[in-house]
Amino acid sequence: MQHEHKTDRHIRTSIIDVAKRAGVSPSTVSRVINGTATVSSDKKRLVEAAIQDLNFEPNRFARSLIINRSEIIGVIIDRSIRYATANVLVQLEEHAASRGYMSMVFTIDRPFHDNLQTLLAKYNSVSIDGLIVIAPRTGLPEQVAKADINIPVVVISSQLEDIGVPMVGEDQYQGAYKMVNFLAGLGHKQIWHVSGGMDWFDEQQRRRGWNDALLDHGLSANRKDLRAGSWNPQKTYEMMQKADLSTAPDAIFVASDHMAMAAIAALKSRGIAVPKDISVVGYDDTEGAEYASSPLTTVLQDLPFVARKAVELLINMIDGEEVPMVTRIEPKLIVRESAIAR
Amino acid sequence: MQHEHKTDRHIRTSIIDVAKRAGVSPSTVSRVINGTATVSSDKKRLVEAAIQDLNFEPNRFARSLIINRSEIIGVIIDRSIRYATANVLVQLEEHAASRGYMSMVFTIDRPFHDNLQTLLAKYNSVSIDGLIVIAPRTGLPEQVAKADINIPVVVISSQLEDIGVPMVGEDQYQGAYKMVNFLAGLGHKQIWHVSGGMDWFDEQQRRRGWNDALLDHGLSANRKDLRAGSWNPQKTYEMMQKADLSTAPDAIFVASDHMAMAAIAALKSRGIAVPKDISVVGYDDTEGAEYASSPLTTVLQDLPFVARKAVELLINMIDGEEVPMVTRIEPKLIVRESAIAR
DNA sequence: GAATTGTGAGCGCTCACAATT
DNA sequence: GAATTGTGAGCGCTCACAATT
Repeated sequence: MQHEHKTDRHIRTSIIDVAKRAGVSPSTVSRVINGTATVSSDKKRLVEAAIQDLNFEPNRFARSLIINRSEIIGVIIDRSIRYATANVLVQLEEHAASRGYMSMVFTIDRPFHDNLQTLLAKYNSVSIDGLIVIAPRTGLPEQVAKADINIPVVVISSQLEDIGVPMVGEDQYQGAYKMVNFLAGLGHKQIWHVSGGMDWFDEQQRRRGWNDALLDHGLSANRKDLRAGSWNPQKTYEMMQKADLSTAPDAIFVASDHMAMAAIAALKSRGIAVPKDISVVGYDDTEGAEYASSPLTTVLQDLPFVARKAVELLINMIDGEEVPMVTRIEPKLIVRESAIAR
Repeated sequence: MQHEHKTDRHIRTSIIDVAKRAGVSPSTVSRVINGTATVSSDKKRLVEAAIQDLNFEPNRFARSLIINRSEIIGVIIDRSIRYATANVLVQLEEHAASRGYMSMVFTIDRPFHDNLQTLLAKYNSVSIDGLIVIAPRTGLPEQVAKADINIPVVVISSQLEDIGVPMVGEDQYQGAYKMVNFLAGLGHKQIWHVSGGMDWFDEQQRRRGWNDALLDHGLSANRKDLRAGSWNPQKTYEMMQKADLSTAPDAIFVASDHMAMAAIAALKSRGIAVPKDISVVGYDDTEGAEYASSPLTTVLQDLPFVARKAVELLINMIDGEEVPMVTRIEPKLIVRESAIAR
């Protein structure tokens, strides 16, 4: 093929190559690709054949320059990630892809304000159509709400308050409430809590649910909140070895399954058997929870559903629809053997 | 601002807006942004001020059209994901970002051949600079090696063979070998294996390591491979409840920690104590492994390092350097209490 | 002559409009 | 007149070259 220009930077096969081969104009090729206008069936066939022959794939970036949409969604994920969050990321991509969107992923860490500004600038340079922010820790949703972002945004977080940006998440408050309600039903009076990372919405909501359920059952006088300070099982183990248990709890609602396993091990080292002496329950239904030294009664989160919902909301927003500010996903109680009737 | 064109689709602030405000030509703005040529310090200051004032961010897509680089790397990840793999994804983004690259993520599932072709077509439409494929299951690396991809590719996989495409991964063979060597050192003669998903390189390499270590210690006559058929702890539990233990193993090397926990629970249900009657060890050093009913002796993988290495290799390739075909990352034996001397 | 700057064309695409059947 | 097609300009950027100091 001869080129007419001195400086030739034409490398990719373009819509022009397809047009030449099919004997039509570039516009006609564009029309066939996008279905934006009726094209006679014979020309259409010629164009499709040429596309096949040249193995042509239209350049999305060039297209985005004109139509002002890129069919790319951005995903920002808090770098302080636990298993659940990593899993959500994969689910998000899957659903976005099934709706024709590509995913551009960034991780973020504290300080959220500054780092969010940097990320938004980066996104700005590639013109994404929408943004999903996975925000398990306090601070990030607020920053997202405050930042002026001129594209649709959905936050995945268990904060689940109307802060002016649509939010989807597992209703951890409800999950904890259900759990404590279940323990009270088993006859437990002294129901304690071991808390995880205090700056996580998961922890804040779970503690609130625990607290409110105790209030509703008239059991709050006996409550005690043992703080592990983080989600770290080792920290939990050390804390539980030293904890003052002189006012003997009947049951302990631990913030996560991994921490519950550590708590059980610590109790065992003090000669306290679970569930015989104390019932211990967790949260997450993590893989292996069933085969802990005492199979864990816990709460299952439907994170794939959270991911699906978030993508659905975002695409609805991109399509100009109104969406609710708060979407709660109901968690499910899983009863095993680590809690028994008193 | 007045526009001279009838049809005005100019929405974003562009390099032309910056040029007008600074009183220079677009080329000069480009030169300041990219540092491609010397610009007088006064003009440079004017341009920088205009960029600040307009909060200007150059459009990467427009840029990529001309320079034939996008500063975006693609990441393809096998959808059949376990914890380890999800974690790697986040690490990858972090390192890519620190080198100035954005990450475009896709998930893939079987059939690998067809789906890989589809993904490559999508990537082709956005001209990425390089590709990282996370390939834990058999079939995917081969397809990647066969596909003609005209950009640098790095595969993350524990296959760790030279198949014509650079590969980085944890040396699971070595990890298993070390573990069995350790068990033999404790005096165990009958060392069995419980295998995980047979179509995972992790499993294949771990079984090979187990097998070779037994050979080297002259213990292979007594080997027995119990197959769970997958990584599923529940399947493991059921299998271990029924398994024929009449030829009494001294130790069992289970393919993963979660499976090891299930195996221990199953043995317990048969009245067999770990480690008193049988030593049981796992692999992964998963969160909670320390607080299993018997704290697990296991193998720790340094996945953040694998991710860093993969990004490093890929960027070296993009920069035109040669890289090794196989990069093995050494795993580390973690000794706890689930295996004791015979 | 060297350093600095602007002009025009072009990357791959889509849109508005005109021209053709 | 309606359906189909082509032409030219432009999205936001960079490059080669010419023009300026």
